[in-house]
Amino acid sequence: MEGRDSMHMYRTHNCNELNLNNVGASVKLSGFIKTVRDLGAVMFIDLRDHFGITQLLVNDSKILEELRKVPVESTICIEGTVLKRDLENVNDVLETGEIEVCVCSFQVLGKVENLLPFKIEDSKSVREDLRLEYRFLDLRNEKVHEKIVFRAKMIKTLRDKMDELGFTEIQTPILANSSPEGARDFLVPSRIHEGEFYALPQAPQQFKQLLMMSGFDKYYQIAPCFRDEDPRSDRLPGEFYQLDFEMAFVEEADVLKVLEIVAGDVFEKLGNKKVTKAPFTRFSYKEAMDKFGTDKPDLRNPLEIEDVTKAFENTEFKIFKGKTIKAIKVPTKNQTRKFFDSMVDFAISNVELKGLAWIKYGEDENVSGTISKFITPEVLEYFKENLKLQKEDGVFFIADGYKKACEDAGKIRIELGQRLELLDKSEYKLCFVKDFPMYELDDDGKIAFNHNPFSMPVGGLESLNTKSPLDVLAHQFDLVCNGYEIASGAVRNHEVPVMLKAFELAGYTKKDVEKRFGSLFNAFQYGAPPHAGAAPGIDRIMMLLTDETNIREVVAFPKNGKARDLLMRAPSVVTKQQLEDVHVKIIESKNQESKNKS
RNA sequence: GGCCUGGUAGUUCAGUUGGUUAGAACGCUAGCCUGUCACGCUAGAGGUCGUGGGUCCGAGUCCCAUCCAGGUCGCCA
Repeated sequence: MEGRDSMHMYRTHNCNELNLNNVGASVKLSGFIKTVRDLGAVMFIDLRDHFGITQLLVNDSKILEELRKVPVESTICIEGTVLKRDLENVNDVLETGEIEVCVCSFQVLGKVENLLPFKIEDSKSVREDLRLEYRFLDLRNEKVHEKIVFRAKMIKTLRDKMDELGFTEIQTPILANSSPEGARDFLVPSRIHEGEFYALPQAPQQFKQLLMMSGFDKYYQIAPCFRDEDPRSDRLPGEFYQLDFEMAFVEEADVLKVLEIVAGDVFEKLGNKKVTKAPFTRFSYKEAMDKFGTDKPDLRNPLEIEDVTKAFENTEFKIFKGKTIKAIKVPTKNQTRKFFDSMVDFAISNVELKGLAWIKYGEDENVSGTISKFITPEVLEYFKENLKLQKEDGVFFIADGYKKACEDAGKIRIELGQRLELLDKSEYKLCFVKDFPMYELDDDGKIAFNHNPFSMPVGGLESLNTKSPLDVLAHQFDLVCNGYEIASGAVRNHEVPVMLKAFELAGYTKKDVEKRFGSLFNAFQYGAPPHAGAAPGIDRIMMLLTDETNIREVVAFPKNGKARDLLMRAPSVVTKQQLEDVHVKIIESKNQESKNKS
């Protein structure tokens, strides 16, 4: 530095480090004026910086007069003496609560010139678009600030663990190519190549597989991913981060193990809840759908769905005839008729079921409820044996086609868990869901890939040749925590003949594959190692660790629900020249025309 | 793109069946106050009730359209 005592230009200490050991010392502090308590001949100021808060004491009449002109949230630099506070004046809430700094001089570094749009300490309860417009102020709020610092800590924890496990961090391009499958791409027009576009990667999927061809063995990256889809409260608009990783010469079990180690580690170290111990339960997709009615089950909910189709094989009840019948048994000791009725209301208005059948097996061993007269002694016997039905239990029934019955029962299960308060909120319950179907029927009834077309089918080429496509499973898996999908991964298909067959079943010719996935397909023909990988979502895990239900809270500068950056005002109109440079012409839609007229 | 909910002071909200000059708290401005820590007390300023149209003697309130926001479904290999 340039001769000047730059170490002490703005401060000798931060706002969180002075204590009784510093009493009597002359110090210099800089920070934001958080609050002012003006008692007339004496004034207290809470000075805040990144590290904490220190109380300033002002009793010099000239300084008092000057400081009164400085608005709250301005930045100031003060010099003063550290004083011990009297015992009755100690503030237990502050790290620095045993001392205060008596100000002998100050200077304003940055003055607040405008009315603040909101009070910093209340910012979390202000409407979101205003917070986002003034995100730089919102981030001064200690609680909001803390989350971003926590995020850095979390990412470091992940990096440390990946390094420890022998992974190599490698950056892949942001200006990449449009991929024909999946979500909509964000496109970037090329200046040099007229009429051509880059796309921002939806995930580094193809690059990481190419890295395996290059022999990097274990790759990872804290990777930005871009998808042009509408957001949700648990899905960020536009861009989000994944811990993307891939491993060579491994099988599915190896990847699951890494996920267990990494996820277990981050939840153990940074969460304050009980964490599932490895090995996490592995459910097949089918099992998950049968038991929980969803592919991302919240295992904190102890309820399980049972199939009771068999019990009603010979039933008189018309609505149950020929249907798959799912049952959920719940403890209902202190529940009245009203509880059952309100569940029926929920099923009709929120799940759009036509009705919800239920029974209650009373203390007197009588069966009451909407379908009690169809509960024959044989059916009751079946329930006692298979559902372990006991006195004071209630059972809800969902009857429909197999798939719909599963899904609807899943929604009822979640609601029952919440209403009966069966979830233990002090736990992170982790599990895997694997063996997803390779294919599904699309809207036109044609066979289409269910997930990643590059996943290895379970059973390889033989499965593809012998099974009906809809029965083929993929080495594709999700890691689930408390009802959130927090990672998904797969064993990749690295064998050219298997790949061609897999695409053929979905209606693609060899030429299609070459055209659409040319570089990857080509690379596979030069000695590809078997490989597999996964990608945990950083933002989702942050949500769980911080107990947030809004994913935008865990990002420094999030976009709003319409994918707009209210602070930087992106996206925005660009100049004609800029458009010409990249050979882009704007075609106004009707919507836009009327907007411009008004 | 569909559906649900909302938009009233700088902020968070209340506003009855349509009826006088639209309220509260916090913030802001001015003044008083030597132990506060969400300091306290006194006074004051601050509103095109999202926008446009309609019904009505009269609209923050009812109707229609539209914009914005949040949630949700579609979508998210």
